[in-house]
Amino acid sequence: MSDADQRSYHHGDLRQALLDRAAEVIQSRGIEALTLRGLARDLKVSHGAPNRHFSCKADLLTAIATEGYSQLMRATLSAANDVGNDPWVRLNAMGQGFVHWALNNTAQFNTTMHPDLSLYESAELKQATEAFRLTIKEAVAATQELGNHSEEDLETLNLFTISVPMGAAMLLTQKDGLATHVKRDKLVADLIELVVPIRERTS
Amino acid sequence: MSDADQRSYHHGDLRQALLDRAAEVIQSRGIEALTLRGLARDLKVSHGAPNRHFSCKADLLTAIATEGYSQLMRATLSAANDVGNDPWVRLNAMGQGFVHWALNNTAQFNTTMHPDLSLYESAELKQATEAFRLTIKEAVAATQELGNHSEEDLETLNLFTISVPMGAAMLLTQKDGLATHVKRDKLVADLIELVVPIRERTS
DNA sequence: AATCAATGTAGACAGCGACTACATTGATCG
DNA sequence: CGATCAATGTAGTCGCTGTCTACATTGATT
Repeated sequence: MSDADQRSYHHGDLRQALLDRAAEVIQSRGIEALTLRGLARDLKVSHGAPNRHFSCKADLLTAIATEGYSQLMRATLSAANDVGNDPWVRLNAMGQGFVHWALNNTAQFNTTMHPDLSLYESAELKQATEAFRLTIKEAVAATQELGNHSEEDLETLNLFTISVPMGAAMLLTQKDGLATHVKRDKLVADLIELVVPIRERTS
Repeated sequence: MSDADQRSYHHGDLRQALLDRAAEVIQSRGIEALTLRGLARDLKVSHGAPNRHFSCKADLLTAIATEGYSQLMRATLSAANDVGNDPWVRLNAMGQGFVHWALNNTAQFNTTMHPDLSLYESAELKQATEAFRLTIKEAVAATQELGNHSEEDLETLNLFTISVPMGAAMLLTQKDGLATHVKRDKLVADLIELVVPIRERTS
């Protein structure tokens, strides 16, 4: 469908094209500067066409965030599956996978973190968010049964475990932040090691 | 000046009134719904009056964030000064103070986390941000000298230490259920204890 | 008392969100 | 096969917003 972008009266896959272009605009000019009419111009469709897929800007942002959570969950699960069955090693990989996904998809990540989203109360987004959090929570619980802060309340341990990759991704994706660090992979690995230590286990 | 809001041709302190009202609007209707003209209506001034203080919406958001970082630094330093001189205990208190400030000032906190801010490249905001981060970094360094992950790179340890309150505040301000949690103080204390443990030291 | 910089007002214009009525098309089904 | 129809795109409109300009008011300075 990617080469049917220009030809016919109908676009082919305008919805996805809008989501993709929106990510580019957010990256370069920010969420505030994102406009439905601007996207329509960029994709050479009429100014009303985007409304067939997103009734308003809030709808568009919600959809980007929903897609973002979906991608983020896939990325973290994929990272876990790459490292075997040890719950500790898996949770560590998920944390690293989180940060790497955020750094590789800053526009989507920033949109998922947009504070307005909770006001829109989208059922779709809520479901994607909860699915992701549940995935993390199960992984945290699995390590706790193996002795990861076994005395701690799971709720607290879970909050702690998610906060590190999330907070770090926030800081690292900000342009002037610590993003210019030389060895990103090492920094992320060292960081997550402080939350879910595995080096003694894998050595 | 707070009672000169209505009378004269000149407002008295329109700038601060705009900042205060903006925080209310952000809280109730979100950053996207915030408009300069809307603020002007709320404060019964002409639609162009806000431009004398904030040339555009980006300027306003930047100012809110700058004020936010300033308040956040005061809050964390104040929390540290309340607990004495032990660097561990101080850093722990700063972490808790961070989260509590964020939960008590969700509009300002969310604005400081707005991903667009880094694109605006405000020197004023950058200075406030750096001042805050330096404060934290010094506190982290002080604990490292006393054995807090002394083998770790300070950059990594600092990222870890900031990420927890930042990420937790992000999560807790969205999930409105936990923000008003009865045992909020305990949750925050337990959380920060996982980053900067002090209970063995103070018992 | 005159002056002036700061601050507020009024008007104008283009761009945007959001709605409506209308047009085109590919898929479905008799 | 050809008619039908839901999905999707177009064109027009309206009120609101950002942003600029010219003008008005006022408190402070001298």
